[in-house]
Amino acid sequence: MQLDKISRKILSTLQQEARITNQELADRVGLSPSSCLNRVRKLEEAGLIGPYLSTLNLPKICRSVEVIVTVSLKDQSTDAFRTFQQAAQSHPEVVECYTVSGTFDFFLRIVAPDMMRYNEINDQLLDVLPGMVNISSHVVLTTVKPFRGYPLDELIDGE
Amino acid sequence: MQLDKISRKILSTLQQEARITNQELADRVGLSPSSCLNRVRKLEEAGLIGPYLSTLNLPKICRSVEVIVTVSLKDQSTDAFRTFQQAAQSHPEVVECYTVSGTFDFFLRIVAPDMMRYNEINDQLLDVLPGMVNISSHVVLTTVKPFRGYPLDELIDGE
DNA sequence: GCTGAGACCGAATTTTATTCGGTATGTGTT
DNA sequence: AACACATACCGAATAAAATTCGGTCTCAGC
Repeated sequence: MQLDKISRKILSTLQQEARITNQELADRVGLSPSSCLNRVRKLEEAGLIGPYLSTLNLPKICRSVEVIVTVSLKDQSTDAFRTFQQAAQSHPEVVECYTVSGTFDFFLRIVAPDMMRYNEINDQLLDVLPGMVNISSHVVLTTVKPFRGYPLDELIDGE
Repeated sequence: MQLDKISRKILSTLQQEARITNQELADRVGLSPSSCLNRVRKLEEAGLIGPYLSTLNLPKICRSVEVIVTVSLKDQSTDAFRTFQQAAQSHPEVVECYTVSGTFDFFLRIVAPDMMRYNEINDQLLDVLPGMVNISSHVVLTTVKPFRGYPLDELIDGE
């Protein structure tokens, strides 16, 4: 699928204003509402647009602690990777997880109600591969820039 | 503002299905559409619900590289922190940025069209506080778990 | 020049959002 | 206990939006 200027504008608009009405979106990209809706449907079906999320202001909702975690495996076998990934997946408190190249193997972001609960999760992750995993915890002090979408203008040439 | 069971359910539902219709939402939480809309409005006005985002499947849209970056400042003065924060803020490619406690001062997530461009950004971040900042880059190999909202059930007691 | 596919538009219809008046509930006051 | 106020709810009426569908235009391939 090749993306023309209009579809790119749909993507970048929806990315940041997911609840915009189809009519307003159609206006902005210069299409009739029916054509615009058609495009959005196709982008969804093609899997370019995924789920729609609301940003929550967590501090206003409840107390919580947020921790960024670096992980190194001593045994870098495929099995060890898979085992650790599954452990990360299974914890709802692990809200993000990446495998990376470089001095670490994983980065996680963990959100827990308090430090005690965070510590339990930390222990459980250590227990998955006893003695074979190295974890460093970094408590988030401030969110300088929360994720609000990708910089499509910079990623796609000739916008 | 104290959140009752219904408002919590509204939050957790909207968080993951931001484009749900108000009628469907009202059904699920057991309110009439008008009352439900009222609640949502109040949650928005109170700032508990922020912007609505669409997740994009970036690999299907364009080529890109994603890098997680750890940063340590040699000079940990308030000014140095502020300077580096502003630099991070000003780059659209820096899609996330946190200050943390522990062995690092910042974590960043950077998305660029290619390595060459990433390298430029990296250099620019280094130049902000010459010789005073230590940056390590970790190219993302796989996204094990993308962010899809907070685990409200685990964060709020008595759900 | 003909044909089929794809994309667009606009009008008609269905669904949803939004507004508004009226009612119940609960609190604090007299 | 009776009152007055605030709050939250519901349902009906209205306004707006989404969705469907038939018809037109354009373009590539034949």
